Amino acid sequence: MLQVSYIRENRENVLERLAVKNFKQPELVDEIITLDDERRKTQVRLDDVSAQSNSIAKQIGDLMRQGEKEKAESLKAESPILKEQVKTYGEQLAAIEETLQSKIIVLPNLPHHSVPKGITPEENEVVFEHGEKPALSEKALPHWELAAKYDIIDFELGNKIAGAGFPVYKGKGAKLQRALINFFLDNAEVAGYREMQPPIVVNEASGFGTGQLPDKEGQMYHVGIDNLYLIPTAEVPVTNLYRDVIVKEEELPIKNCAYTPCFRREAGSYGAHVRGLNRLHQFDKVEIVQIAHPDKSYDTLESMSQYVQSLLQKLELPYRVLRLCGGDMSFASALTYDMETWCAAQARWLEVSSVSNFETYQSNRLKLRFKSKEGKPQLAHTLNGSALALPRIVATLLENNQTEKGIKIPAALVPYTKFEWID
RNA sequence: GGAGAGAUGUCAGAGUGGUCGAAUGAGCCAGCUUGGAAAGCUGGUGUACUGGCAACGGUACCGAGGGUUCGAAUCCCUCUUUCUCCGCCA
Repeated sequence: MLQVSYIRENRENVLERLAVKNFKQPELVDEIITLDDERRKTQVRLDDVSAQSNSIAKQIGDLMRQGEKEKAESLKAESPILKEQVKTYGEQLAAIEETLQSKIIVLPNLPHHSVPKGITPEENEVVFEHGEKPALSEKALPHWELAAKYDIIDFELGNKIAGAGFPVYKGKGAKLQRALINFFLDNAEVAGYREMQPPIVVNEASGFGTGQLPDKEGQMYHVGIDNLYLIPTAEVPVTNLYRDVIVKEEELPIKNCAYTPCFRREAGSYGAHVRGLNRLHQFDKVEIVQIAHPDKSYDTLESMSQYVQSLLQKLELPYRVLRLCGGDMSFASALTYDMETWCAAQARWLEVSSVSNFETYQSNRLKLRFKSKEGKPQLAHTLNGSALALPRIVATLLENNQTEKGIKIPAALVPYTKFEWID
């Protein structure tokens, strides 16, 4: 959520940057400024009549103590009018604030100046590419066929007990999952992240805090009876740990990580491009989350990007890094890098990580601030990234490392799997 | 799930209708003191909105939301949550 004060003071700039993000309702900006003017005026009126009302109440108190009952009674007569005004202005203010809020949450975050203009994923900018695309034999299989061939992932079985998009990992397939989770968590720890185990359901306030609610409601599984949402990513609970918190400036940056399953309804995504592990309703992911000082958050973003790349390098996967264009970026992000691995049998890039700086967009919703010894509380910057999401890593590993002998496990992972081959 | 007791500032904890944004203590910060420190002393120490160039004001907030009253931390209602006991249970 953008800050109204920022919008007021930087109207032109806000409009320009919203255009980079391909935002379709620029008129909202002026509507917000107008509403904010009204809000202030109403606030002043309300404060004024409240002050009068308080003053009378105090006088009555004093008179009563001095035993001047008659004067007190006559003062009481003035009260109903003020009371009525307090109520009226209070209601007006609440209504204005509600309207203002409903408009301001429609505004996406402003993109960083390095974000390229563009609408479609094709306009994303490739900023780095690493590793050789493997040359596979003609008989190379896509991962869903490899999964069946070695009996390590069973989509049919998952379909039977839950539905499409909920695979069952079997034997070495299950062990590979566990190995990857531990591999990612151990690396995150070395990189200075504190491991957390948050709930995998969240309440409405948390969904709002990180920006999933109200707009992306349909993408989350909702447990109606208890009004809880299954988390789409650990970003939601881990970032919300700091909702309504004022941290000390010297505590920054705060670095947390968490492994959780993630649940996404993915309503509307069907077809061949979402086969196998490419898109699931439930998947595993290790997420890294940082709370950073505004002056340092872009350095932090770079370091998070480097960290994610180091994982891909250890796993010997060919990858590229994209700087997302305005139109392809998420609603709340100011700058996003996507990491994609080359999935050789499908001959396509698969997004395995997305690392973003949200600047104050989330922290403004969360009321997440930091405070120096002398200064006023100030909104912190939040960042997060996948490090990493499992299914597409598994898909790439299976496809790229397939040989006649079986599937070769990368050396860095063998201490975790305790086997070198899936065969 | 049933019964009872709670929820106050960074923390502990007082406050049962006006003098309460809130005692007291601890913590923290600054100063004094000291060779330096401890102790001691003095002062300061919440958040948000808002008026003002500023100095300095106003308003709101005692778990959340409603209500009673001229006036609510204090009384009433609803909800959330914590603790204790009972039940169930990994």
